[in-house]
Amino acid sequence: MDERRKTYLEAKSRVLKALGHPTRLLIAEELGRGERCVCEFVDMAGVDYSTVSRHLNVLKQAGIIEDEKRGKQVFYSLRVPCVLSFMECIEQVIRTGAEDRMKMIGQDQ
Amino acid sequence: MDERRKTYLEAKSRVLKALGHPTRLLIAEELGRGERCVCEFVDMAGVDYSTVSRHLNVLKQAGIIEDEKRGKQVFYSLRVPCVLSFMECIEQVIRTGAEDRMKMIGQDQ
DNA sequence: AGTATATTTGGCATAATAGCAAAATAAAAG
DNA sequence: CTTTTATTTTGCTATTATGCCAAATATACT
Repeated sequence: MDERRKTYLEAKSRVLKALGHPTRLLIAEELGRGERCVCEFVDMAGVDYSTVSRHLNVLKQAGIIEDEKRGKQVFYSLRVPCVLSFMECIEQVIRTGAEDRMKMIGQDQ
Repeated sequence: MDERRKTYLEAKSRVLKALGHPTRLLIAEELGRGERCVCEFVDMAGVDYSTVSRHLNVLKQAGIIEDEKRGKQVFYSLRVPCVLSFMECIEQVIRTGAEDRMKMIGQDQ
């Protein structure tokens, strides 16, 4: 495998990894409905301000969201909304996984 | 946030997390061209057999790939090929991220 | 049965993540 | 200018992830 591909795989997996956490995925989904300030995620996710702030930074570094300071608050928004289109396929992965496990039970392995 | 959504966010983020590693993303991309045995990934990724085996298990547990033993070898294949369609959007994330960083340099921050 | 090949599993060391609490910043309000 | 509010950063701890080596399994070959 050449170096170029390796670097590119790293870049792409970084984006997926950023979305690979329940709180960060929640943030992305909520931003799909419009911009939000940090405090709203603190309430929704039920975790510390400092924790939310870190998650937001992971998503920002990955290039998925952007921030804008207005007064005392910082508003975040989705920079690349197409990431939300992943959900349909992900739901399919989960659904077919569940179906297969059902079949397995029927066959007693 | 209700319990149902929380559980669902965990399930969905598990799928994304599984793809959020360069070696596992390489595996998924390769399987997009057809089934492969473990040894092929060992060569391509340049990591230990045991390491590849573990990555394959992560993808399998996530419901993304499946395995089939034939003779001495185990062949893996993509169970839900739509995951490869994520790439276009991910490339967009990377591209616009790079562009923005360019602009930043022009503005000296 | 005995050996070779392909893959998985267990054990272990190291690195990366996640979360909280407390301290630091920044802007607005009094 | 002091206080309050919103957010980020730092320090720390606990948990999880990664990767190698060696051992275990499974199947084919002789």
